[in-house]
Amino acid sequence: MSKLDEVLNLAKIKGYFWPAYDVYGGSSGFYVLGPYGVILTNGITSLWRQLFVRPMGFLEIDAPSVTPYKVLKSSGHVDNFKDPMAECSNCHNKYRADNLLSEAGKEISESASPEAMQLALNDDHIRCPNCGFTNWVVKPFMTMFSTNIGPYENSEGFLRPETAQGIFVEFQRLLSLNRGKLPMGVSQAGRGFRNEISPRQSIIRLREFHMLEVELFIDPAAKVSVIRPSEKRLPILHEAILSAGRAEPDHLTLVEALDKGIVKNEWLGMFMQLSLELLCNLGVPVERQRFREKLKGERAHYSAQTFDHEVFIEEVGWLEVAGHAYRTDYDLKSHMKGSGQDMTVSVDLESPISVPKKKVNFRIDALKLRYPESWQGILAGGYRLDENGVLFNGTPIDRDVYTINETVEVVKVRKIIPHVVEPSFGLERLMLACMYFAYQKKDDRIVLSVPGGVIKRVAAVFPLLSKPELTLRAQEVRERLLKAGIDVIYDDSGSIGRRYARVDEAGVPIAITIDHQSLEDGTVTVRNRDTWEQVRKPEDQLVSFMESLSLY
RNA sequence: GCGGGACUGGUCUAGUCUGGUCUAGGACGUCAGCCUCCCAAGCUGGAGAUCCCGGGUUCAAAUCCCGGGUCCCGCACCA
Repeated sequence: MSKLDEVLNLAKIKGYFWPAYDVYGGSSGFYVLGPYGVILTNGITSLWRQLFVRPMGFLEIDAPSVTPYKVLKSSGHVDNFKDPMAECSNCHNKYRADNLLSEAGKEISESASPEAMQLALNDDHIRCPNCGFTNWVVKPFMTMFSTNIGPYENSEGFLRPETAQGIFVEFQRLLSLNRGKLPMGVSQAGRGFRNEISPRQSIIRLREFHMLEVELFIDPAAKVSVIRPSEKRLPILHEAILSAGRAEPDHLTLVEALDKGIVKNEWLGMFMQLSLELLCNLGVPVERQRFREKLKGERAHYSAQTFDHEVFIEEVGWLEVAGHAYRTDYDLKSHMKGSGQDMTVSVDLESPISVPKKKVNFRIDALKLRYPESWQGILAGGYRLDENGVLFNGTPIDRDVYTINETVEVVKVRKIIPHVVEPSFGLERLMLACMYFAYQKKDDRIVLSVPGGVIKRVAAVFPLLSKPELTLRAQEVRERLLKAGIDVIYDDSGSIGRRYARVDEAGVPIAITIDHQSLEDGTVTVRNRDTWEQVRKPEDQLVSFMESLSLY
């Protein structure tokens, strides 16, 4: 049994996650997060908040999943998530129809209908790369879930394929909540939906999953003073390495990566550094991590540069757990165009600049007399002003009909469309990576050594024996910890060893045991999940002791 | 979607080839009680499976046949 299988098995037995809708035969691509899965993903989410949201004062919102057609039309998703799938009618292999055509040297518009593509493929006798057959059927495959909003027919909507769009469309209000300041970070933890053709490998490819995203809006021209969470070297498999056909990443500091132009944006680099930090905190060794640059053809339609943060898992290979994308001004531009709303931001200039301005004042009566045919066109703005005077359709206009007013305008702001830098995590994959590296065997027993800081403020409380005097006292300790905001798993069944084993598998960092001595002097034993060592502590110091532990 | 394999209590599995002895056996887990002063111990008792679903063949189906579902592995797909 491979390690991954053992981890998945543990997940099944202990109820971290399992396939949903089992009683109806199941539905591929949907999973339930069980009680321990919720504890773990909550822990990961709050760690993400600690690293990616709080320190920079980013905002966090929770926007709807159901998204109107127009929003995703403007964002480009409607067109880009709809793949024309060409199926070979002989071997039934499927390909992107437009890829087949462009490989054969045939140009076809991306917006061509499936029928047109089918016709083009068959008329040109393009062969199936697999079997050589030349009969194609082309159908669109929509990888977004569509739905109707309300009872009306032309109110199509989709389940969001990313949480990001819910942030972009609220940009103006968010900016005013941020009192107009850039950079502005807005985060969102929520569900994303993608109608995958074939979901696979347990929770690695799901149709509904959890995302942790930040959209950082920046002024691309602004000087950046970026927080540097650490000076750990980033393992980067960048374009130059990839196109040279190599697979060994460069190990660069953030400064080096930026200086060499490998990472094109300082914020993007900072997020990569934070991402490395997050994964290290989840217990993934640095040497099992890398940032792989997405090449031009692999990138999403909105991206100017993307690095996938990947984790190496033996049985899977390099697994993408995050995408860090420099989205430029694509998103806001698209929504400005689509909605007709102004999403530009006025940025204060460091020092105001004076711009000399020349204004033409026409003497209307003279203009009408001199140019009876074209005066209306001239006044409508069809003229140009250069050092030689006013030109209309390239011909100088008689100087008698106008005067030039020279003024100086003081400009204090710049109008910009902010650029967006986005770190985006798949929560289920983070959980899997965390579990994979936390999974340990100790004396033939399973211990989920989830690093400190992930499962926080959770403790087990046990009476040493299931005797009333001990169980009652243990319940009191439980109450006390609950009141201090600590989640308690209480258990008095079976033997003490069995109970320790159960919480070890769940990754609960410490177990507190009440024995006879506790009844006499009010002390309890505190057992460490990883070392199984116990220390004796007074009951009333438990909370402060737990807070002092590195586990917390 | 295609090809291959699999599917029996919560988990792992015996039984399937060669239909009847299966009212489906075991182990682990789980629950209750007893015992137990620290790591899945022991004892007693209990619950838990229309054998993935639907149809067919047969006197008789977990077992054979057909269709479907889900999972795993390859291929393709992953904006």
